Amino acid sequence: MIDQHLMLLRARAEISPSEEMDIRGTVAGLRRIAKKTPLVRAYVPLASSAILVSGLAARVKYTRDGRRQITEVHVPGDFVDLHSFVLKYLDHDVTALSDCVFAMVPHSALRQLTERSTHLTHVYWFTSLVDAAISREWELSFGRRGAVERMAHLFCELHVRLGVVGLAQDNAFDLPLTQSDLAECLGLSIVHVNRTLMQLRKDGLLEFAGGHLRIHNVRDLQEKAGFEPGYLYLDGSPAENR
Amino acid sequence: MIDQHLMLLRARAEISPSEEMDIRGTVAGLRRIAKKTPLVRAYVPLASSAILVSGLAARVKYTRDGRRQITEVHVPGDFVDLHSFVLKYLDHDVTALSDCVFAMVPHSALRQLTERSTHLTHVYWFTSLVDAAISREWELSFGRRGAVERMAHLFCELHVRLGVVGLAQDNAFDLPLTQSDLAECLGLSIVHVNRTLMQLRKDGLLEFAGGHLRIHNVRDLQEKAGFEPGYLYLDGSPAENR
DNA sequence: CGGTTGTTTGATAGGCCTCAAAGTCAGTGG
DNA sequence: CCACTGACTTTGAGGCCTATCAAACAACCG
Repeated sequence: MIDQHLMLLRARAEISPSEEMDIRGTVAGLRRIAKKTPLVRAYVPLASSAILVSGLAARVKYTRDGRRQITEVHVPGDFVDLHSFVLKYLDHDVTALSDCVFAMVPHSALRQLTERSTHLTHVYWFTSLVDAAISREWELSFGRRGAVERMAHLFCELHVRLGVVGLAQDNAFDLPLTQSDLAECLGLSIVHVNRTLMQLRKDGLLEFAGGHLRIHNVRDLQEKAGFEPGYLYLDGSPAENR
Repeated sequence: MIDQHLMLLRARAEISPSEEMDIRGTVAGLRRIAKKTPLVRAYVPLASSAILVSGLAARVKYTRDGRRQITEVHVPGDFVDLHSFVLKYLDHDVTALSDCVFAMVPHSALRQLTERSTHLTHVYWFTSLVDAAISREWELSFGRRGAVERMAHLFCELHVRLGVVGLAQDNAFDLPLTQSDLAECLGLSIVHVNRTLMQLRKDGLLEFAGGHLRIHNVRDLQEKAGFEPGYLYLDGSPAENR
């Protein structure tokens, strides 16, 4: 059920079998959220956090006058709102982009887990810092990468992150996003997303249709995106990054 | 020396006098960094973290071909690279924007501190999550706010954050940034920063010259920016935000 | 005082937005 | 089985916002 969550943790830290049991023991139940429905609302106090089991979810923020921006996309295995355990409430919504299933973890269980184990505290702290690193990389994309490069970079990131949890073995994988969702991820208009997508197709880099992405040549796409996966902290040693 | 750091922590959590002593005890020395000089380089393993004592610093990322983006600005009191304690190395540089003084805290001292105190662990975890929240708000700015709004928002944020540590009592405060620095913060060109600044001046919202910012009417500027400070997690209760 | 750094201004180009409308496709109901 | 609907994608036209290039100006500093 949360196998992918453990794959994700183990991609970045050692988790012993007994720790695995402890982690699995924190799950109190499942929650199904339909496409386009919020799981968490900003500024509402929370008593549990959620691990994405299946589907695609996102952190969403709004300007005062209602413009909408996706801040991070979550793949299965992600703890989508772990930070609410420490912050008590969030500054953003968490929304299901496709139909989703979440494993719910009460904060009380997390409290017990982290009080008993300094190591697991650091593992989860680490996890929340990787989210922050992803946000920083997105900031770089927004500030300094054009539409084509930015979209290519997003696809590269999702390819790697889905690969970690075994959902992108063959450079072709489900990515149930509409062009409108992409626009909200990339800070572009829908129309321009459409044109950017056409550009990437025309360049022979990928196909994207029906919620399915096929990358023709990963190397070429990464080149186009200027993608360097170091910020995902997947290799133990810094030397292997960059 | 790290008084402002304690003001900052106390704006978000209870810190007892004995905890304060413990925190002060972690500081091993000072480090002076000249303007435009890096304190930390990306992907280099670190053994200590740094609290900004005076000056202005920033997290900086680069695209593969060298375009530069500031990801977050740090004010005195900020733990500029606390996350290196958990991550071991960073995915970005930390650079002094003006001449800076840092208080250096060895990771070994942080380890002792956090192993002894679950509360302080959560306080510092919280701190690093606020950095993440700031990055998310910047993502929203990049994606959905125009140049004027975006710049106004940055100034509002810095006004609040400097106010917390007592460096912006009267809506006029030192902000030793060049227009070029602002361009790197905002994802704009230097020329356009200049024009945007002129716009804000013409609208009578602020003056910015010689590294000094004067906000004529905070309410008006916040209105222009669509600024809502909830994401800074400065009020204990979510109800007071938004 | 010349060199360097930072600010300002002008002209031009282009990336991306908005508005508008048409085309595609899956699902629904008669 | 076909008409209808709603969600999504594609295309076109026009325009604004922001970048780029170039150059003048100002301020500081050794």
